[in-house]
Amino acid sequence: MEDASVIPLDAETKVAERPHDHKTELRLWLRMLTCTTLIENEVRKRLRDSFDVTLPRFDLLAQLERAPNGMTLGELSQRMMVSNGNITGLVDRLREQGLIKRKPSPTDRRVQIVSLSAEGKRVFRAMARANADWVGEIFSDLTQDDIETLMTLLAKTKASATRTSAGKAKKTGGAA
Amino acid sequence: MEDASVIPLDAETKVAERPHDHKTELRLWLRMLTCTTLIENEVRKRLRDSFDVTLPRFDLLAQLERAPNGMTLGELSQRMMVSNGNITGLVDRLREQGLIKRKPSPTDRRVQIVSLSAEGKRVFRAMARANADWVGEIFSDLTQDDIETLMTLLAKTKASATRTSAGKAKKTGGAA
DNA sequence: CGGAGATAGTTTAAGCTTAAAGTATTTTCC
DNA sequence: GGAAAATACTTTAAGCTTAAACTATCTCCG
Repeated sequence: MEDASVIPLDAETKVAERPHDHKTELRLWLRMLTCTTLIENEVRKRLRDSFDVTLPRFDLLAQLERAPNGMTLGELSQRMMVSNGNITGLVDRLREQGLIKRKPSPTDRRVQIVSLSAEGKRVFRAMARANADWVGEIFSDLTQDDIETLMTLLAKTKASATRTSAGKAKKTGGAA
Repeated sequence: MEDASVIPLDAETKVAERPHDHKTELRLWLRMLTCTTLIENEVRKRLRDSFDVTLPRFDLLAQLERAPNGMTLGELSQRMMVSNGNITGLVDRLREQGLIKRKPSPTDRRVQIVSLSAEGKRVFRAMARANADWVGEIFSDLTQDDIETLMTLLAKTKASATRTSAGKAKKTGGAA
């Protein structure tokens, strides 16, 4: 059994100053992470086995599919929540693979606009269908009520987390 | 609304065979992923800023902290749900850093047992405390009821996902 | 005993990811 | 107009991650 008394902390550290050890929050966080990793690994494996594609590439294609007019690299970076250097490499590889195309913006020479190629659309459609089936299977023990409750509580979690990290976010507001 | 009719599928693919498009499950999965990524990025950033340590290293230390007698690389790989090659590299770097130590098993010469060094214990204690505070802050908008409900539903999700992927698990799956 | 197969860990090649520094372009504002 | 700041993207170095092939050791069982 742990007992805080064995640990020689700063003299200032009083028990009274640590009324919560956030134990339930920590357990929740670990469980969320376990769940996500489990599912992610499963989906990754199936994407590889069935389509010989990686999860990041699939994710990028999925973003593009929802943007018929294409997206800039910056938008992709923001939506996928990864660094922009990451997007550069991913776009390079997907372009080599012929699944996406890329053109400079006509109005801003800094900007590159990427979109699905015809081949990319075709291939993605098959992958998206399979993916939906897999996800449906993975969540199949949950009732619609469970799903709705989870959606609500995760939205609340997201809002809480966003508020927490909001301090230094360099959001653009997004006029478009 | 999407219309399946535009897509020239195999003749065999009938609408009747696709009664569900798993839309709510997909949305749930995306929301889970967004939530997790958001929190993970925040924690990663804070670990870096405050302790100059990466998330995978922190996770490995956290596993070891719960195993006073040390763990084998295989156990670490299993608990962290990553490949064993991954663990090899992570252990190498943490050892260079002096945070963990490693010794061969006395009973099985294939096995390596890793555990926290004195320094590792000291450093991890500080990191764990800060991490708990961050996580508490990130989830601070949730009530204890919210947390309990989420725990339950995520446990259900985990069970469902595990059952789904159980088929090809190469673990003790039982005879034959 | 001794071979077949299982298990633990390492190595390798490729790809993913980040933070930080760098380049090119646009915007701001005096 | 033009300097300064902001923006969009690329590059770099380091580290993370995986799948697959490989080495060493152990276990099973004939």
